[in-house]
Amino acid sequence: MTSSRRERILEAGETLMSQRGFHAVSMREIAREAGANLGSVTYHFGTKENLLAEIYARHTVPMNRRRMELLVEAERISDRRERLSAIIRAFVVPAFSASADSAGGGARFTRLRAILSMEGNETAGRIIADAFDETTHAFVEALGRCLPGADEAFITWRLHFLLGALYYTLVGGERINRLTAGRCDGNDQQAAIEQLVSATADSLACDGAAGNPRAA
Amino acid sequence: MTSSRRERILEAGETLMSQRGFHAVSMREIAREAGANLGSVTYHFGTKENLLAEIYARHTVPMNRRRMELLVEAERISDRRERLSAIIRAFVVPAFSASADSAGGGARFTRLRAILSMEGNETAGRIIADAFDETTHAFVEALGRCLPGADEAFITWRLHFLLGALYYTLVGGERINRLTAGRCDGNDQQAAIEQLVSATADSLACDGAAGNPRAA
DNA sequence: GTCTATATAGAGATAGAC
DNA sequence: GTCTATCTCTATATAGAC
Repeated sequence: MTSSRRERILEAGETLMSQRGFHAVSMREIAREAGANLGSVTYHFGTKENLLAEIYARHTVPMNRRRMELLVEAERISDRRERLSAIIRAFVVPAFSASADSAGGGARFTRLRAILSMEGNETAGRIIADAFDETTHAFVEALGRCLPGADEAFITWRLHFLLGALYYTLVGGERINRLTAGRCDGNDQQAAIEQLVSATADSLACDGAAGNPRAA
Repeated sequence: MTSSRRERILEAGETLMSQRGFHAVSMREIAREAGANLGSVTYHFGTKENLLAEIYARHTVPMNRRRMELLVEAERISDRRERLSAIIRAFVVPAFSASADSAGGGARFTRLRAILSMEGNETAGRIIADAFDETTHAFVEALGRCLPGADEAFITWRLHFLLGALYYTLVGGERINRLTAGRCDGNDQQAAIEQLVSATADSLACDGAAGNPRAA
């Protein structure tokens, strides 16, 4: 094998950074978590920045591919309201799928993106802009075909809100449990997906919207 | 004076940490930004954790007070749809107000909360739970009175999404500009507030909602 | 209350043996 | 490809002069 260590280091880095961010995690900690030596980490990745870049690299392509596959399927639906939900679902589901699976998405990677985008990490920012903007445009356009009369700004804002809500849900699920005193589980991913999809569909399709040009 | 340095250090810490988080900012950097010496920082605050705690302390009370004032005003509105928007606005506006103003809220402090909640900072988490959960409950209840038939889980999820969207908008406004090639300004706070309010109102009030029990 | 100087620890990164 | 050992830098925090 080329190196199982290398894989384990990537995995360890992704796990730890997705929990606490970039700066709060040290190379030594990553090495320990991977059962490897510090020297081995720098041998494989050189710098900490580069380790992060490689963590991103192995996820972005498969994740975008999965999103686009689901988007194509969703666009085949003729009923507009059903299609709307399916498009949103195509955006959300890959972000929640089991970690490091063949779909390449995973809640863990999404958590990582959430934290690093908040921290303003430059390496991550550059990669994300390159890797995700094109896919995001495809979703804005698909939603536009679903909602004639809704303009680009309206759709982009709401897709932006969806991403923020998605990020926050993956990171702060505990808060829902606390606020509802356990009557509602913020870590139930299936429930989270359904809530995200229905909330976003309503925010896009509802005619009472002050921000919706179709209400004018 | 008791100390203008002390104030300047608090200000500097808040500014820097709201941009890059807790660990990426050093005490030295904060001292330099405040035009003070490192020794002066530890004299006033002891530890970095404690500096953070004091940054939070001076904002939480006035911010919650402002939210509650606006909530009381909103609840006087008789028209349900108007009242719904006003309640959401009462939640959102203090989070966007000019930084360090008399309302104690401010975009800068909200950015700080956003970043630290993503980083899983324990100090911040404890303070936030203590300081904000009670106010959040008041909003859930007010929304419940506005939406008979909507249950607690439905409302809590959507209020949670609002907070995530709000956080992400304050941190990642640039992304909107990039995605729309400048046709729409993510840093226009007035626009952001209007979009957040209308999107959330629709997500709560729309009858087509799959996640809305009133649709059943 | 503010500074200089320093103790102590931990970080990222490198060199070279195996 | 993996390890040990080490260089160099920076961090938080403290002690004590002013």
